Amino acid sequence: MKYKSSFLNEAAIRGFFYQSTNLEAMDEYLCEKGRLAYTGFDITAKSLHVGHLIPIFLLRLFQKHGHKPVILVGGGTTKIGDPSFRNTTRPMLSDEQIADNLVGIKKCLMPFFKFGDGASDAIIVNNADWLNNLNYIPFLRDIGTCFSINRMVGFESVKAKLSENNTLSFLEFNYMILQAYDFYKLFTEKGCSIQFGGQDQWGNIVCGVELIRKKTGKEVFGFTNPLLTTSDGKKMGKTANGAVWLSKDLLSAYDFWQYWRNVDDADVIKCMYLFTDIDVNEIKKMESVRGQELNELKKILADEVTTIIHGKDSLDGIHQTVSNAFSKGTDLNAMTSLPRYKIDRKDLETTSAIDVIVAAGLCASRGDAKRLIRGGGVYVDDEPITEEYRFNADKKLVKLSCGKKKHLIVEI
RNA sequence: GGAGGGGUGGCCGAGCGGUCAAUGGCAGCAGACCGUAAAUCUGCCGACGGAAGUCUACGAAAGUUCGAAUCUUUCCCCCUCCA
Repeated sequence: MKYKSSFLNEAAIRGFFYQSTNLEAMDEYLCEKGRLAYTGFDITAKSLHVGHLIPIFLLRLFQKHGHKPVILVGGGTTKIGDPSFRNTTRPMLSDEQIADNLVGIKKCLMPFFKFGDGASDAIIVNNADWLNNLNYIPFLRDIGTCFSINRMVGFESVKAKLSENNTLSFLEFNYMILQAYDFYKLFTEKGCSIQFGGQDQWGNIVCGVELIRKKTGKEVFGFTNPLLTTSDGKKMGKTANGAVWLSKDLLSAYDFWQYWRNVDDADVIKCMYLFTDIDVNEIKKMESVRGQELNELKKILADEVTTIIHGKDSLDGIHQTVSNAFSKGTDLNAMTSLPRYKIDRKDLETTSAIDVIVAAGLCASRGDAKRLIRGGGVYVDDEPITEEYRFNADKKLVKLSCGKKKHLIVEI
């Protein structure tokens, strides 16, 4: 075993570790259970997405090893917007939007942790509680004196932005200071001594560590995880329709499952380690699997991740739908996870396949749908159709497919 | 404050009076292949329309012109250099 603490060992094996401050001391510190670590989530949308999963699973692992995860939601910092490594300024969100988003994000976090007052129960804190009412001058005198602009400008996250001729507003520049202050607050008030974050957060995290050292003389720790990228270096978690959301309202459990079922071959094992509770020794055995057999692993991966987020109950419907949707002439009634579209019998004459495709949101416009049909990409019950296609009343249910993966059940 | 350079489709980036719904690249979608993977090749990729065509779009608004992304004026925004 490389580390003394069980948490660090598993975190490292699973691929969560990128870099940290004083690793040895942190290792030592983590040997005792009931430690606190936090990660911040800005609340820029109604739901979290796949990109947030690494820090979430890291905190989850932290809890598994008997420690206490502190989840910080950025009710205050979201009003600023983290400029780290971004070349565009984030849009300003109104208070109402932020409050609205907060509800959704809390919901997303629920399945991952056991919450409560116990020694290893997760808690959620909101930095709006201490940031909203800061007084400018006292804050500057108390905290601002601890920061050197020279040093801040030197951070990669800032440098990148400045050297590419992007504007870094003073507002954004303060983000780092406020994040450092969050850490300081959580340390002094809750005894939270560790901050987790993506590797892009390094600058912000180090600032916090330094602030605490200056103010209190105590050592705290920062720990970053690698960013989630696919094997070819692209950002993971993006699809045609945007982010892969964790909330059911934005992405159905079926589509969520499909996302994992379709990860690249090269990323399957990596995802197993990061996003499932499967024992590391079990995963180790899977590493030798190659070629077509990886498809079975992808299903396991999809099942595991989906279970954690959408619950075990969601799997039955998904499995039935999958086994039917990807083979011909099967039981359409069983495909409960697919979206449905109903046509009235009296409208059959006037309703074309194009109308249905557009109305169901499979294509953005009629022209788009037509082009797809011309290209041979639209099927009814697995037979390609032409633009003139009309549904007939012989069957109650038909399967309408755009491409091989997008399906719709049409009820007549 | 002064001088100069810019703002083009999801992104990057050509075009600089008609042949421009706008070259090219990336991203995306579909087809072939196939393993619901990757790579490759082919097609598509503003809206409406069967089509002819119509409409909406090159930062905003006015104008010149038979005709403007392209010229003029004003405004907004960004960048660089000088002070």
